[in-house]
Amino acid sequence: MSTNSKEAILAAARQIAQAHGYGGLNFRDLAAAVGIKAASIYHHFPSKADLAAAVAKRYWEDTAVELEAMAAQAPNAAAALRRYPQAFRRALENDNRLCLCSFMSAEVDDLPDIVKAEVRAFADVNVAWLAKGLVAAGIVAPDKAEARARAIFAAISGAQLMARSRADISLYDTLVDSYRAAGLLPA
Amino acid sequence: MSTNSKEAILAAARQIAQAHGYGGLNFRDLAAAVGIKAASIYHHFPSKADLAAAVAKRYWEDTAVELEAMAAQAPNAAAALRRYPQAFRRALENDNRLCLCSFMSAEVDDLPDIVKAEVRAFADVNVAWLAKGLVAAGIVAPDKAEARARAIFAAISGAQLMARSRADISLYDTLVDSYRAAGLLPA
DNA sequence: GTTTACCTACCAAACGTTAGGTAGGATATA
DNA sequence: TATATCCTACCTAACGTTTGGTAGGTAAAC
Repeated sequence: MSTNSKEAILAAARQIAQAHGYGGLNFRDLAAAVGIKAASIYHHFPSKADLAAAVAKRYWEDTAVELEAMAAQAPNAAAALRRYPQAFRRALENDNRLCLCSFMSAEVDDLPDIVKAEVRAFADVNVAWLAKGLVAAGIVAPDKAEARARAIFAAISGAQLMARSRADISLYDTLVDSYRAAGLLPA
Repeated sequence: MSTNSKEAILAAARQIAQAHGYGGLNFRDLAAAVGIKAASIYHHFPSKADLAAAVAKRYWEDTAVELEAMAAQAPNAAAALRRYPQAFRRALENDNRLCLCSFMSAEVDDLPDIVKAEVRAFADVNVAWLAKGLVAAGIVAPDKAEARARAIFAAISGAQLMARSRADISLYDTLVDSYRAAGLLPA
């Protein structure tokens, strides 16, 4: 289970952090979830800050891959955009979890700098993907694409946060529908 | 400083929780901010859960008063709605803080039930005020008001969260402008 | 003389982290 | 082939610190 343990730690830490945040992530519970002892985590990661940074980095890397696959599979840019809310829906489907980086965004004041950088990278990945799609679909002019992309990202994050607080995934769907009806998202 | 101390604890706890969340709120730092000893807080609040519930309750009560004042001062319902984003802007102006209940919404899994109830009440207050204003301004039909109100609340929460993570209040303003341009918020 | 508003002095549990050790596999030397 | 050396992947046990919370005291106000 050599390299496998490192991956298992990364995966378990992500799940915990998506439910309890950086502050709520602790080595004993994490180790128990993996099936090892807390001290053994230090064989793979030098500190909690490094662990969290690795988790956040892997998180946006996975998201980038997922978004690219979504764009590739959709018949056109507009169709890909229409499926964007599904990416955020999955966290809620996964035991009412929150986007890792939404949680960590709330915790910025207590985050080590290396973690903060990865959290920002996640937002950048999403905004860049959205902006590209908005332009390709001809929904907004290139010079207004990034602003609209940020608005969509922020609104979707807020919808996920609100739905999670009520543990009601149908509320997320309703909010997304409202965004579409109001014209924020392409219908 | 009899009843004054209780108020001072409430106010300081709110400030701390808006920056560090429920988990990041601790009795020693809180006491230091008030100028008393940690054990003395127990004279005013029986437990951390009760303290946090009192803070969250006071938070939505203050918000309700503030929103009512905003509605009363504005010339009409549409004008009041237009000023809604200002309420959330103030947290960012106050040392880049987050809405107390947005932070606690992220922490739901670790929140005592009495705190959770007050966090939900905050959302209810906002949604009810927005829905009433949307109907009064003739922006949406009464049966669609609550859905739109929730969408506005969620989107504004997300904008505040994103702006805070970048410590950039102008980003909040830009996001609000984008919501207006897209048609989510009344221009 | 009881209540109010605080204090000092603790406690047990949980935190991130470190020290030191062990079992097993790979590699190198004799 | 046998043995010495090193690395990997974990372990137990403890470190100092911080956490929410408790017990009991003091001094003033009513």
